[in-house]
Amino acid sequence: MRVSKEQAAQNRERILNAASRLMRERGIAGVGVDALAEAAGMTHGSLYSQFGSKERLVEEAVAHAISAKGKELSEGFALDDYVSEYLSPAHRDAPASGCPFAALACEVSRQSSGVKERFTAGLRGVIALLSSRLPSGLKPRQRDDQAIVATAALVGALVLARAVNDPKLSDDILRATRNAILK
Amino acid sequence: MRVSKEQAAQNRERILNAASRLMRERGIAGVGVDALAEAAGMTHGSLYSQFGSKERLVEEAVAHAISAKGKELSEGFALDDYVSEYLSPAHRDAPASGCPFAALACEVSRQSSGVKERFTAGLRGVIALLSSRLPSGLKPRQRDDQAIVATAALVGALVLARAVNDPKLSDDILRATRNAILK
DNA sequence: TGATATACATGACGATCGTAATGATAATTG
DNA sequence: CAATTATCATTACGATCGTCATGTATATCA
Repeated sequence: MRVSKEQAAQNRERILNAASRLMRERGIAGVGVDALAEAAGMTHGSLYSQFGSKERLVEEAVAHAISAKGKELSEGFALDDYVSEYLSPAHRDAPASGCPFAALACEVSRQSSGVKERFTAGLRGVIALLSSRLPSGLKPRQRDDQAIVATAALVGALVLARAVNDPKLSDDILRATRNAILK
Repeated sequence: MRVSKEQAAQNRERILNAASRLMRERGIAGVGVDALAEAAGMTHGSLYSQFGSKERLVEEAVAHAISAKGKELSEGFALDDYVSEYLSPAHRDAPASGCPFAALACEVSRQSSGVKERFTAGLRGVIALLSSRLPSGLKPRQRDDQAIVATAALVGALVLARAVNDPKLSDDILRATRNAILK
């Protein structure tokens, strides 16, 4: 059967939404194509007529997750609020709708260069965004470096806080990193 | 057949070495039991008579990787040298023999509580070790917090540097974070 | 309006996954 | 020395993996 152009675009959006959520939740290697298809309300064969391979779908889903998060963010935001929210227990406990960098970074290093490309572009965007919010007294180079370090600390803290079993240690990781970044 | 007690212990060591390397390289969900068995020079069935399940093997392998890294480290070391080595391109490019926290953190958050337990214990050890090397002028609480932040930044920077496609950005992440930590 | 292109369903393929039953051998133990 | 026990090989199971060939219906466009 065939569907209207807008219907198809809508379906595609739904597929990518479901895929990006599932991948953040279970990992890229942790979800199969049928799980992805089922979450999107389709059969796994149908995904292949659109994406051709899982790798292609992963590329699109990663890009989708990053750009969706970017849209949430690009509208005005206060740096301090962003850091506090990023390192909140709520964010830690909701990886499926959380930061794609923290959820996928480890696996992206083992993915195709196409996936890495999208990831790199997205990360560069975040760094630039953070850099633009830093005090303008610094040289651009210093601002970029600070933005990079802040990003690394944010991602590292979130990743560790999620991996850890002890709630107290997990909270401590979030709190200590938040205090350090907010200086 | 059966093997002497020391022979068996030796084999077990070999299995865990191979498993911990492969998991860091391809991810926990990225290696099957036959790949693990083959890397250890056995058949996959043999692993099951020893470990019973993949999950059990993962637990042991994670603990093994962490304690092996701990032994490399526990002998005297200078904090600055450690940071420089950790954030070196060489470490970035050799995940199989590198830091287990950076390689496995993302996946550990989706593993059984047994795996998380080992991970948590190991992480606590590293934090305590780093904390003990910080200037003694600070209160213990402050030292611990600093150690946590440094660990988060180290892991985050390494993970991002590995995921990124552009060599220059990757090097920048390592360099900027190194400079920031060494203050 | 008729031809074509596209979105999805169906179903099957070989490969690989984790698991387990069975068996052989030899180290250990009494 | 005999009985036991632990290690590893062999082999096969069902489930799931990624992929793809085929079919069908309809939106699009000449």
